[in-house]
Amino acid sequence: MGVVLFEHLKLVDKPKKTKTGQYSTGEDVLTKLAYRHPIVEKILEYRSLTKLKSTYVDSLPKLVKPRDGRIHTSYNQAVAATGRLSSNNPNLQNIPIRTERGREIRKAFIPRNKEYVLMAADYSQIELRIIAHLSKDKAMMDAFRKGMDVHIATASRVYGVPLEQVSKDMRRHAKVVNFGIIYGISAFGLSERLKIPRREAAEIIQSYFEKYPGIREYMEKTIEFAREHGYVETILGRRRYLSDIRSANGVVRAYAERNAINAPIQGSSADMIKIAMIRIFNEMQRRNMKSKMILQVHDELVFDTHKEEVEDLKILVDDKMKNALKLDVPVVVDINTGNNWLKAH
DNA sequence: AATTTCACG
DNA sequence: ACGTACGTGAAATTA
Repeated sequence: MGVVLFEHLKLVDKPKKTKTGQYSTGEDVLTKLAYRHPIVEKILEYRSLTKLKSTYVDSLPKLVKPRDGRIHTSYNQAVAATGRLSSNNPNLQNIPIRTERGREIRKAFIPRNKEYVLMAADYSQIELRIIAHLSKDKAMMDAFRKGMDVHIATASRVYGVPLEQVSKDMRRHAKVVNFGIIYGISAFGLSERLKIPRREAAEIIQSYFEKYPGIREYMEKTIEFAREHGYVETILGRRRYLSDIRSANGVVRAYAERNAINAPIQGSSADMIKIAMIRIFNEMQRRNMKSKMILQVHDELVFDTHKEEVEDLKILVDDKMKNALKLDVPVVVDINTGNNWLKAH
């Protein structure tokens, strides 16, 4: 495809290459070329459809176990460097939800029989709450304590406008910035995602750190800690060792520094949901409940719930998830039920 | 067998 | 000038 796009159609003079020298044809690259030839959009559409068909529609039905008519995943507890679980054979942590066609696939996940419903319990903004807790930034803690929409609160501060005057675009930008913070933001990365000039992205980041000085200090201190000790750790003390944190190569070192920022946040979130899972399981056993905890998707737990247990389980899950770790900000859990996984969201 | 792409949080 | 946001797994493609 690279040969057709870049040698025959010559869509650009200097095609972007992958690290092994092949023409890059990923979604980002193609989206930027879409206006140059109508085939590009067709390729993107084809890609999205074949992805869903090959990975989910054709594959999952083959994995139904004749024994019980269900699909069973495996969870690995010792793969992800941050302490997250990972799921394989099949991966049930990446079932589609973001597109309309993808959501059709999610509807196929249903309770065991008519006496049951699916219950999904999600942490709301857990990683931002954890960074608020770890950094003790006053403004970020204040936003959560007041029960505000944190992206609107961020937009209001960064753009210097009253809460009521935050536009949709301002909130969207602030949301991307908040995510960027968790990942170890760069002006380049932010400018790519917001499709704005790098200079503007740099200004937004500067403004962000002026309004949330505690977060900047936390990030600096965390990198400093990593440099001194060679690792960072989560709230429960799980360590991630960062051998490249003192590298003389700036690119390699910057990667390690982003890991130093991200690992305590992502890892503490993993700590928290694991504690909740253990306590929920134990309590469900103690009460001889019929319902079963069936999936974990990083900040979400899914239960096959006996209809008579819905109200009790909701209260139990809400309590155990909220109180798994004591944070200095409120923890919010959204819980819904439905006759399929999509409806339970 | 390694790489690329893309699905999720 | 460099290379560029964190963590995974599966399918298709390329070498």
